Amino acid sequence: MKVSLPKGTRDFLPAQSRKRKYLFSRIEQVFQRFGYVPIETPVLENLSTLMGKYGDEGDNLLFKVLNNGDFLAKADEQALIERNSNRVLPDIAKRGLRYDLTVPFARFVVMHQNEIYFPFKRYQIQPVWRADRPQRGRYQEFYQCDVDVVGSESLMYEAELIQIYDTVFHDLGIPVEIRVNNRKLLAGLAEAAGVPGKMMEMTVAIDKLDKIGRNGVLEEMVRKGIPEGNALQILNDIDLAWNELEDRLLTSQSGTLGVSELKQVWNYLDAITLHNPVVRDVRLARGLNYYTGCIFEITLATDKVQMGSLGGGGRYAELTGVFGMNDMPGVGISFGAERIYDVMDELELWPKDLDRQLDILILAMDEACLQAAFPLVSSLRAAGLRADLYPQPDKFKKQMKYADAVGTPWVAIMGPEELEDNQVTLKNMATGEQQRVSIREIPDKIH
RNA sequence: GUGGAUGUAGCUCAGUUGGUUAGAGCGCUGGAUUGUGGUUCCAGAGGUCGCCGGUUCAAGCCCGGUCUUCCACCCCA
Repeated sequence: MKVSLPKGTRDFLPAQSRKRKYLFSRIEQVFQRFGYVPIETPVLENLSTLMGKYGDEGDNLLFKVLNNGDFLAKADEQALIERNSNRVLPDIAKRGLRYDLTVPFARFVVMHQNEIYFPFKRYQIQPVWRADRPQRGRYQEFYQCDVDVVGSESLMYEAELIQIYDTVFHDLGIPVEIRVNNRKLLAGLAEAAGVPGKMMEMTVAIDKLDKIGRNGVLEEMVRKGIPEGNALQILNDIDLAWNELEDRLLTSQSGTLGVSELKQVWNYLDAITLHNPVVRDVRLARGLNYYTGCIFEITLATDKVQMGSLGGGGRYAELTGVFGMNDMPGVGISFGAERIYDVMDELELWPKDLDRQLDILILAMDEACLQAAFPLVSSLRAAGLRADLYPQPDKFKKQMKYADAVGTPWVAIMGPEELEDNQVTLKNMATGEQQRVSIREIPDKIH
């Protein structure tokens, strides 16, 4: 039987798994230090919760879960005959895998509004699923690490979240640039250029400036229905210096508000020390429709590795509006753990002692020694050591090979001679030196 | 969803214009070394050549389909 894995999913070997746990725990520690509390939500959500929240494309990328039982018997017969998947879907699948952590969180807030306090600061580190075509840094199953605040409009939180980004990436040793923009400012830009209804099209196009260049952006804007003259105006405006842009946006109420919000965020930031550059970037778009205020994105500040954004987020005026709960603003950010992992791998940023899983391994020469070694390994563990015992008196060479393979720095050899003297032969695997020591000396000797 | 590559031993890969029995390195098992790994030497095991079909006297190699993985686009973390 040929075994394989579903597309876009991965196994993690012990070495990888240790690195991932390290990464998650470092991120989590920062979240906790900033006063965020953990929550968890189910892998499965009702499709009614998920559908229509991520655009048409998002609906296609949602994993749907077939109903249990004889699901086809209950499906609309006409739709089945027409082989119309979209019409059959609601009849055969009522659940799906979560696509991100934000929408389930919004549902969570609505459902538990009487059990939590506001502003509610939560973090969540769980896998999400997207039926995307896999490629570099993109998987169908991947972890997101989200921090969000709901129930406050304070721009202090924008500054706080920027500081969280800065702290985490500094902790991990990854040089990044934190890019910040504001949706209101973008709306103002579109207004000032005379195309107030084309904010989305404009934004998506100018986001690609680095990738497809000025002419490419111009072409795309024209193709999306922005007259060439207005498009050229937009291209000029985004090159303006900040104070010039500010003047230009005075004509737009929304634009003025956007500028003012960014200024307030910067007032907070100016008073603290950050390790990574935070830049205002009018070209930053972000795909998600529900952002209404500040938006964030993390890009690598090194050309040693090519990688898409390592995280993103923003403010939504109505986080829970789609679930019928109004006036509940939220702001949050997400860390792309898989991409951060890949970057740390390529930049070799993992701590050296991560791959050590054991402090000492005991090898027994015969059955009697094995019996005597069992309480020994138990006492070493009780003393706080990561200790293990080879499970049978195999050929000694084979046991040593195992010791080498698991990477233990110390081996305690227990043979008939040692057993008689209540000792072990302690071997340093790196240097090859070994000496006879009494059992109670072991913990001191290997530190 | 669109485009381009890819698939041969457990892993990484070679395999000539189609031609007898498909190879290498690493890993694995055993031995040299009956209480010593990481170095060396010897031997051995291990393959439906992704899958289905076609062309041919003959297919790992050519053709069609399909699936996988990778890369890019769209979009995204």
